[in-house]
Amino acid sequence: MYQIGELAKRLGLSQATLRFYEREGIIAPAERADNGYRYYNSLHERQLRFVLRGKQAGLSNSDMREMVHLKAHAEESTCREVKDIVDLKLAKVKEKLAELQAFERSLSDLSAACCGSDELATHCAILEALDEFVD
Amino acid sequence: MYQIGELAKRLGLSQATLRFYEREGIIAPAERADNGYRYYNSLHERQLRFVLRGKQAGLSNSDMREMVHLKAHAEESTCREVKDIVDLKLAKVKEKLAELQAFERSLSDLSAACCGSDELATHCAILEALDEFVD
DNA sequence: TTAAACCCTAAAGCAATGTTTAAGGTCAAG
DNA sequence: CTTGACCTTAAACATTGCTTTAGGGTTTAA
Repeated sequence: MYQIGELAKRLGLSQATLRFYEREGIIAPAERADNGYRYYNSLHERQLRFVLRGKQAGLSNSDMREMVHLKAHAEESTCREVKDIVDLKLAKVKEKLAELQAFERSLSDLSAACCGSDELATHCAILEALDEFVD
Repeated sequence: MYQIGELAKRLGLSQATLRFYEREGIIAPAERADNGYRYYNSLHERQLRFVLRGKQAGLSNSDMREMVHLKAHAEESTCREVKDIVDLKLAKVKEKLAELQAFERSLSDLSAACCGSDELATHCAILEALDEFVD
């Protein structure tokens, strides 16, 4: 059993973050001593690592709140529910990826068009490309 | 000369967004009639389209505020200044892209591991993958 | 007993990009 | 002169994921 500072150090998180996750229902509430201090054991740490792995995979706090719940109630939950969270997120990631790839191309094109020198910007190809060419 | 509702309609933006851009200094303030109403002409519209193209390319509001300024003061600005904005954003986009690609892979792997059926989640491969395997 | 190093809470703040709400003038038509 | 469609502002709200602040207990060692 150790205090929040110890757990924070082990996981590389701030104490505030741990309290935040607890408030948000992402992790189970810690046990409390009579003085109100939170106390943790290896199961708490394990659950936190579970959450951190999910976040590393791109899952959000609310995704992980659900995941933790499903894991804690695995007897009444299905693979489908678990996979749905992942697949939904995967679809969103792919959408964002497409958007960012479009950005990358646009920006590359703009960048390639401009000399980037100390020339006056009066004829800058980037400004021209973004501006309207009224014929 | 037309009012804000007309301009909003032409650009597919809300009136609130136009006022917001003005407040943020992204676009030049509209001319005002004696009653306080904003009035716009084709130059305003052109500047707005300039901003919208930049945003379509992934540039932020503050990027476009700078761009608009550089364009308005092109005589005292350089191509370098313009290109720097684009290149900085491009670098950030590439970073985010790498992060999202990592997410995509992680999520795909998780998804592929799970049957996604009505099976109880007690042995779900996703939950297992996120959980710690204590040997 | 006091100082350092722990811990607690509620609430506000930040980042970015708008949207929504509340309260209220203006204008043209009937 | 009233109605409906315009327009105005300031300020609050929404989203996500924390961080920071303010104010205050607890514990331990010197």
